[in-house]
Amino acid sequence: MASRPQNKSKVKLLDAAMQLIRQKGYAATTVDDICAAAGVTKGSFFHHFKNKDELGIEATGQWETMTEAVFGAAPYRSLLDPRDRVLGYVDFRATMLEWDVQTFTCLLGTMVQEVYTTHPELRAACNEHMSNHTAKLIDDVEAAKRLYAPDAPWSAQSLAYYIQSVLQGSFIFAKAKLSAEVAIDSLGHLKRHLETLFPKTQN
Amino acid sequence: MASRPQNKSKVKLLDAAMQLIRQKGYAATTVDDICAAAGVTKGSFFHHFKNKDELGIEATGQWETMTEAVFGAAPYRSLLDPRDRVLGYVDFRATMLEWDVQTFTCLLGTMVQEVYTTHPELRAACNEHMSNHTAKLIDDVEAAKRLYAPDAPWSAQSLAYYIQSVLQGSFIFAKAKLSAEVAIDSLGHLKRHLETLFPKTQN
DNA sequence: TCTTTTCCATACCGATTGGTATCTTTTGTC
DNA sequence: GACAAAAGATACCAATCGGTATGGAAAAGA
Repeated sequence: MASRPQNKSKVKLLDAAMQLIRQKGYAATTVDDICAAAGVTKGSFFHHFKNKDELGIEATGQWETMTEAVFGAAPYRSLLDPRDRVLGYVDFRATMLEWDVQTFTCLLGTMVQEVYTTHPELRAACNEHMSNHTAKLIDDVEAAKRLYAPDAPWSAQSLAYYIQSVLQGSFIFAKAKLSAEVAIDSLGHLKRHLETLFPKTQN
Repeated sequence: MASRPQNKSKVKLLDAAMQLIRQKGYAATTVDDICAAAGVTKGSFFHHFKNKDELGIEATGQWETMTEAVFGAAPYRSLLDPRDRVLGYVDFRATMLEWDVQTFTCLLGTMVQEVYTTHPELRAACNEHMSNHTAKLIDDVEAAKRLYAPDAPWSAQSLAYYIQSVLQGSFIFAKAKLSAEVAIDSLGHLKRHLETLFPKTQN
């Protein structure tokens, strides 16, 4: 029972990194910080990662698998009407805002702001995983548009990214104010906007 | 003519800091970096600022005075209809997106993400100046609401912050993608939304 | 002009940083 | 149990970090 599951330390390092980077940012999070939080030594760290940047990149991957699990299992995902899924996504994120600020913010949005000029591969990794997350939303928006707003002048992709932008921007103000109030109100605006974009009357 | 204007070095340090922090983030921007970019030595730096954090705080102040000058002189400011001023604000920010990514992004939004847990005074400074900028927008939104949507269920303040959130979130995606395309589309969505919130027909 | 204060440059320092070298321990495999 | 490979611990290092000490030049006040 005390057998060491393989890569247990690596997972602990990645988890600690995700948590710390979201709190302090990428540059301010040191390798020693991560090792201490994970409860392992630097020997282990540099066994699993060739340097700090590689950890950062792998952390973005770990972030996507983690969030994918959360959103994939969310109840809104099983709604039949794509319009309901889009609105359900916003609602789901609104409920997440009840958590601590440090818990509902996005690792990728936080990191990419810091590193987009200095760490090209990290920026690309953040962009890729943000795009992957958005891609699933695009599918629902696309389907909802076909049903409820087929002639709208905007693309499903642009609307999905718009939704993501509202979220990311809301996180910034939640951090600035140490409160999710503004963010919750913003998601309210967003939801009303989406409801007018996809008018139910036609149904 | 060669007389030393007072605080010329201090201004150069603040300007260099604003530029570098927007590119590399706060933690990754070193005091030496700033001095080199400003063309002065550390002796001058620590004469004007007692430490790096004080520079950061003063940089947020300098940022507000700079942006206030830009937005205060913008043509949309002199429009008579508050609705036009709100829409003009969004248009104005859209035109700014034609600049380089490093030029249109926001120092405060960038900094606060990094420091909100680790540097309380810096977070407070960012929050204050973001609030000051938003306050002017709130006035116009408030006036527009009175004229065009007096019975709307949302507050002028929440809508102004919503607009700010869209902007901040758009900046994140602009950085992630090294392109303003998504941001431009998002501002398009935002403007259409505002136009429906403040219907012109009533006029 | 003399003096005081502001401003800025040089040199330096202790602490921390990411990273390495080396060695021991654990784990899977035969 | 033997053995190779993976995993992790310890000690260490060069470079860089924010910050200090100090001295001199420029500006301002008298």
